[in-house]
Parts: sequence; structure tokens; C-alpha cells
Amino acid sequence: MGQSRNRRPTIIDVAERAGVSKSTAARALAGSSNITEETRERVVKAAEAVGYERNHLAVGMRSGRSGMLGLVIPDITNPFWADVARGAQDRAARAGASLLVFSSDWDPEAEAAHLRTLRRARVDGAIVNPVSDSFDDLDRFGLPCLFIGSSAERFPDISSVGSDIAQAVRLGLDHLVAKGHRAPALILGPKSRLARARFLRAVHEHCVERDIDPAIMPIEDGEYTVEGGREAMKRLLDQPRVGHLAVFAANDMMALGAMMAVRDAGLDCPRDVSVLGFDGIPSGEFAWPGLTTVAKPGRAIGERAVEGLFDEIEHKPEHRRIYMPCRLLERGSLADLSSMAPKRAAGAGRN
Amino acid sequence: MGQSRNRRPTIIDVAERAGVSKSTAARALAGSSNITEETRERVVKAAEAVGYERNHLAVGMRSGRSGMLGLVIPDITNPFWADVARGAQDRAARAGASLLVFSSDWDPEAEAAHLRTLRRARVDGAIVNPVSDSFDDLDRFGLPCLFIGSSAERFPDISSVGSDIAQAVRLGLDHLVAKGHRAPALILGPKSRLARARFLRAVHEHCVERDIDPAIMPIEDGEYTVEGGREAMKRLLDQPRVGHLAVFAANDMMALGAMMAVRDAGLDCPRDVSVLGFDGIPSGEFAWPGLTTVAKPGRAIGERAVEGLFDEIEHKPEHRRIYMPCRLLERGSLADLSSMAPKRAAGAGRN
DNA sequence: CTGAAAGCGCTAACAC
DNA sequence: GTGTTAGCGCTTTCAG
Repeated sequence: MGQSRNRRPTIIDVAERAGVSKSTAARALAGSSNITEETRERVVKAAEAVGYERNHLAVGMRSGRSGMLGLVIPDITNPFWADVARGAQDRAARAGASLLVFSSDWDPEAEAAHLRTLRRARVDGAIVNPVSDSFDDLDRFGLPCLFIGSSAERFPDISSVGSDIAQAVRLGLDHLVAKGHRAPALILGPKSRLARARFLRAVHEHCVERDIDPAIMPIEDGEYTVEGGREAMKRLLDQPRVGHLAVFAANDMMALGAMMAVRDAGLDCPRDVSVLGFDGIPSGEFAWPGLTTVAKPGRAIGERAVEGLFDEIEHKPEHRRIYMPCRLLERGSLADLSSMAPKRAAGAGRN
Repeated sequence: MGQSRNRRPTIIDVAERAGVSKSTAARALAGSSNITEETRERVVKAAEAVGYERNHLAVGMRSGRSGMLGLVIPDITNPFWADVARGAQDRAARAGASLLVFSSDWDPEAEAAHLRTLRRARVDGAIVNPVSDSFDDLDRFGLPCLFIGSSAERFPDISSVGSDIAQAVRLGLDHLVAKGHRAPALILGPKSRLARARFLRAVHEHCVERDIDPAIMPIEDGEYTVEGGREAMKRLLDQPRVGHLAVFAANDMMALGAMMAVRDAGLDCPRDVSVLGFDGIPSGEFAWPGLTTVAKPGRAIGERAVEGLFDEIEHKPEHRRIYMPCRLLERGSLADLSSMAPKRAAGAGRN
């Protein structure tokens, strides 16, 4: 039966079977033009007959293109990053490329190790959510590369794809205004985080447009976690206030924590307190009430990132920064004060 | 400066710099024994100096081992599978291997396409949650391979790793009994699903041990989705019943849907209805009340699967079936009837 | 202990 | 149009 049981058929097996040279076989399989239709057919049949499958290792070696891309994200277990990975995966597959996925756990060393692995694997390029602050580990990457997520801003020379924070904040704030909450309290991430500054800047821009004094919005900080949000909300509730309280949290986890704090305090969301989140994680859907939130387009970001990476690989184009629009997911954590403003007396105007 | 800017250094660059032949350089770098300590040092230094990084494509070609593994799961966006992927990733990385991740969306054609891609990429083996019913697409895989998840049972010849459904069901049922619910209603998946049969068999075993007539447990079917669970619970609530109702859902999504149906009916969980889930998805934590559930060890399954796959690749060992233990996540969706059984009169005994 | 040479599977020049 | 040849970067005999 020709080839032995343990050996995968090579192009030589195909060539022999078709009675041509291996280069002719290769040409036929590659769809090259300088080939008799009849020969091509014979080769294709032979390939099928022996069960030939192109060896991408060999192709990659010869052509310098492995057909693989790397993806380094903080944690595939995080729903946002899973979404990104899914988008990247699908887009890559559509182009016949495969994705090597790694989780860095926000650890610069792990990130560096993964990048090294990707380099050795000879991926054609990589998409990275940069953790490392120093450019050192990253610029030495020496491969086409595109950054993703808010931390990408730190690196002026590298193209990036991310969500449009300014648009997202405006979307959320506009929605709050429409519901009768003009100046919500803010629950933000740690001061050290770049995302926090961008979020706050967008809030200020909105305030200028709407002629609101940003200073009247209470702000609490916390870690980007449920516990962080819970504690921040607790502090917010301890402050004196009149009427309904509306809160815009910079992250769904924090928003979920905030809702817990509301319950802890014996209050009701959305009756006493309105909460707006930011991210769009699935858990928000099953909270009670459902968490209204501004959803980041994780999947689209992943897809767009792969496209951008391909550009980077092929044309080495001008550096680009792409922001994908977010959208509002209305569920139930926001009270509608707009129609009953008169009834709410003092509180309604202020909040 | 020797090598051009655009070329990655090869072992020849290292050899030249160290003043040895490329074979000696290779041996030194591979940690072979037949090398003078002094030579080795010189080579290693040279490698560092030129920034040498082994080309895994070339290594793979020569050695027949690419150092890559494939993972084909239904959807990386699903928290359970993300967990599995994370475990696999970490375990693979620890062994110096990389993971090619694909989502099949429960589509046999997509699965087949991904397997083909993996074969062409010359992965050393693959971990698959088989979707395809027919053995055809799969047995031709022709590579070391290990199945994962409950559908793996369909393939008697292939090793598999999954969660221990029997143990999980027992755990859940024992917990229900401890809380005073002897014969809960069951919300199960579609009759066509293998997992359903296994779940039900485990329930029956438990009943035999506890001397309970399984026939007294109401059963409703549904798709493994929120909507499926919601409708199933609705039907359950429409049935006549006495006292408290306890439900064991075969999947957290369904359990979450069931909790919604309880709310829809104007009832309260856990006061009127107790719900126990199965999976351990994060969303259950943020539902209100938190969903008590039996959690599958996704991460551990992923890790164990990679280990099993390595065995498969190396020793081609006897076929194995491995079941990983689940654990109970107690949150708040279960009423404790055990202490107040007398107060509850008729209902307590039955449920 | 080290060097020379062969070859993994493929593609791209270069002949004919 | 098709065959011949070289070589991608590496490891592994086989000599010395």
C-alpha cells in the first residue's frame, strides 16, 4: 500500500502517485497558473487518495510565515478577555491562521515568558494586552505586534485597538440624564490606572457640554473587584445625601459589588439607588435587578485586532489607534426619575 | 555588525561567534553531555550575545515534535470551557508546550475543520470535546488525542477526562437531604443528551441507597439554557404541590432560569422554592439569592487532560477514563428545612 | 570531544 | 508546462 502506516504522506507521495515531480505537485496544490488543467486534476486526486495534508511546519520554514498568531491576555477566564479571544480566534480562522493563546495574570514576568515562547514558535505576529510598564520587555519583541486594551496607550509607537471610553462614558451619562440622574456619583478604579484617568476625562468633557459642575459628583475609588465596589458604595451610602442616589461604576464587578452594598444597607436597587456598570459581563444579566451597563465590544475588538495585525504584518502601515464603540445594555438597575421629578422634590433636581 | 537587522540569528551565527561548528553549538545548547564545560560556556555566551532563540519550526520539523497541542472546545466564551482552557494552557506552558485553541460552536463541520487545521499545524496531540456523533471525522484524526466532557463516553477507544457526575449528583442530593429536601424535582436537559442519562442514573443509584422511590420526583426537560430552565420551572410550578418545592437543575443556566420563573410567579427563593444548580459558573454568585451549586472542576480537568495527552503522546498507554471530583458551592438558594420540619407540616416530609 | 554531512517537507529559482 | 536543484534551521549519525 505504498506508504507505511506510521508515516504521514508527503508531497513526494502525491507526486509519485500522480506521476509527476514534486514541484509540479506543489504547484498544482498551490493553485499556480502554469499548470495543465489535466495535470492539476490528477495531482489533486492523488492527494486525496493518499490523504495528503500540507505540513505547515515545513511551509512555515520555507516561506518564513508560520500561519500562527499569538494572543497574550491577562486571563482567558475573565469574560471580557474570553470574548476578545473568541473574536480573534474566529477572525484568524477565517484567514486560515491559528491562534496561540496565553494568559499572563497581569504578571510582567509571565508576559515576557509568553512573548519569548511566541517568538520561538515563530508566530507571524502577536496581539498583546501589555502588562509590563517598561517598554523594555515589549519593544524587543521584534515581531509585528498590536496592542489591545486601555493600557496600550502607554506605548506611542505601537498600533492598538480598544474600546471607545469617551463614547462609552457619554453613552452612560446621557442615559443617566435621560432617566433623570444629572450628576451621578462615580465609583472608579485605583488612581494608578490609566483607564481611570481616561474615564474621568470623558466625564469632565460631558460635564462641560451639559454645563454641569463636575465637582458636585461624589467620587470613590476601589480595586476593580466586587469587594472594591462594595466598599466604595458603602462609603458613598455613609455620606449625607438627599433623595435618590445614582452611581456610575467604572467596571461591572464593582457595580455588582455596589448592588450588594445597597442590599447590605437594607436599601433597594433601583428604588433607592440606581447603579450603572461598565463592561457588559454576563453575570450582570443574572443579578437582581439585572445590571444596566455600557458593554464593551470584546468580540469586535478581537476581530479588529487580528485584522490590524494582518495589516501590520503585511504592509507595515502607518501607526494606528482604533477605538471600537460600546453600547448600552438596559436591564433594570436604573430608576426612571424623569417622569416623576416633581414628586421627588428636593432630591430629584440634584441627582 | 555581522547579521543584518532583518534576519533572526540562527545557530550558525552562534557557532561562528563561538568559533565552533554548528553541531557543537547545537549540542552545547541542548545540554548534551559530550561537551567540554568551557566550550559550552563559550557557546551559551555567544547565543546570548547575538540574541539567539531556537526556531521551533525547524526543531519540530527535524524532531517530528512541534511542541504544540490543540484544544477544541465548543465555546471559549462559556465560563466552564474558559476554565478548562485556562487549566490546559497553564499545564502545557509548564511543560514548555503551547496551545492552539479553537471553538466549534457545537458544529460538527467546524469541529472537523479545526481538527484538519491542527493536523496541518502538526500539533503533537489534541484535546477535544467531541461534538460529532459519528466516529468517522474523529477517528481519522490520526494523532494522539484525548477527549473531554461528558460526550466523550460515546467513544470507547479513546481516553477521556471529565467530571465525576455520579459523585456530583450524590453530593448535591446529600446536601439537599441534609437541608430537609428528600426528593427534589429535577430539571434535566434534552432526552437526546448523554449527560442527561448519566445524571439520571446517578439519581437512581442515590435513591436506592436512601430507600427513596425515584418515581416521586417530578421531572421536567428543557434546553440547557436560561430559557429552558425558566420554562421547565414554570411547568413545575403549575403542578399541584404541597409545601416547599426543591429543585435540582442539571445545569446552572437552567437553574438561573428557574430562579427567574420563581420570581415571575411572585414566589420567593429560597423561602418558597429551593434551587440547586450544577456547573459553578460565576454568574451564579451574583444572582439573588446566590445560586447554591455543584461546581465542576473545569481548571483541573484542563490540567489533567494535558497530562493525559502527554501520556498518550509518549507511552501510548492503556486506554483510560478519568473522572474529576466536583465540589459544593453553598450560596443561598436553598432553604434549610431540616430544623423546622415539624413546623412545616405535610409538605416537609414529602420534599 | 568535535566537525562534516545528510535530511525533515516544502517552495522558489532556474533550466529545459 | 514541467523537472531539477538548492536551501529554510535544526538535529543526528558517522567519522575523526
